Amino acid sequence: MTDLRARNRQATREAITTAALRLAVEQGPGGLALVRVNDIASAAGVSPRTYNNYFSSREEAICGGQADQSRRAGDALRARPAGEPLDVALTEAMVDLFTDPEPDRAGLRMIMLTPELEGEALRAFTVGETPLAEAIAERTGESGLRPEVTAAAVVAAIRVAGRHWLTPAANRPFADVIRRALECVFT
Amino acid sequence: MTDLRARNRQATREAITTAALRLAVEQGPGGLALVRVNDIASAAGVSPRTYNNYFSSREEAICGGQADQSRRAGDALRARPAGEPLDVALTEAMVDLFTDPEPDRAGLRMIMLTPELEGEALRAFTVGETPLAEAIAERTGESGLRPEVTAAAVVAAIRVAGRHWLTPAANRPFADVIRRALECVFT
DNA sequence: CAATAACTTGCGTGTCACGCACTATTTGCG
DNA sequence: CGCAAATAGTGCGTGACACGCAAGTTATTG
Repeated sequence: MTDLRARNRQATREAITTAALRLAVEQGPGGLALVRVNDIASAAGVSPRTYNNYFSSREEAICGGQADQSRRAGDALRARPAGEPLDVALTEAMVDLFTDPEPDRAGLRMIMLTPELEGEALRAFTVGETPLAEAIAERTGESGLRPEVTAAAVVAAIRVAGRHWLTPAANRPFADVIRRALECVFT
Repeated sequence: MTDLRARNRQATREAITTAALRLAVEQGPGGLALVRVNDIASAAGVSPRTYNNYFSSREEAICGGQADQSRRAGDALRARPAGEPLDVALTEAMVDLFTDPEPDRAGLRMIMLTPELEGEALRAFTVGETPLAEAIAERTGESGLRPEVTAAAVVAAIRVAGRHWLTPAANRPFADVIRRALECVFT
């Protein structure tokens, strides 16, 4: 196992993000301004100053969990068998990453559908592009534009899939929506 | 022409964004904190309070011009001849939109490569997705996931193209980079 | 030429991000 | 095993900021 320090750090980080997201969900998309830094910090059991050592805005704290998940995109692809063609490897890797477990609807709604969170939400998804592009480059041996464009397109498709999964209309399992969205990318 | 009011409004909006971006470029990516609201407002010839009626953060003001450009993505596609296949229509529309004129390197560098601006920069590009998706849906007659995924993938590719165009290494014209990036999307 | 709507501006306020200095805990080395 | 160095948590103080409110100014409409 790693450092005690590293584990504690990760633990407080998670405590802050989950507290922030929970409080935000409680207030609903309209009352984001009511989620004060003090509330987040005390709900997470740290001082406001410490909260600020981890995140430099409420938005970042709220979306931090999503960002952590996205960052694992590269490893998710590497976990797929080497023989698999790229498109199915990517698809199944994303399904594995984003449906284990099935995401919390309320949390994702808050993150994706609150206007003031839009910038940070995009950032949270986009941070996955670089590690994913690296993993793609490793797998295909290519370099330059293509791996990056592919990664960016995949992440963008996931984002659209999330939006669709949140619409009350078609409540298919998230995995299905992801697969259908990625089919569109792989023409 | 439209309202005097509407034109004035647009003029002050542009005055603020150009002033904000210019000041930010002057300070360089490191000194974003030194670009004060007062400076932006007075450089744009408005009161700080008025600046705040148009934008609710410095980041938004700095990236406002990029956002305005992205918003025209739908119209850019509609301006392409109806007979054109979708992929070339999209490609040429994006080339038309983003290389008329050739963008300012320093400004784009600032927007795309400054960490504190990342969220707003993503937002600035992403606002083009919805109008572009609508234009795609009109052109293809399809609805649902596909137009949205296509639009999101195209915008993502443009973003990657911009990043590559900014690297000192390959200084090809931006139009070339866009075309090569979109080729990757249309597998 | 009123009556109304839209825009600008100054002021006041509550919140926030962060630098700095200090303490406590963990780590790694002699 | 203890001791120095690195690392994390915290309180305080400060400068900046976003925004509500209300008053003044300019455009629009009939």
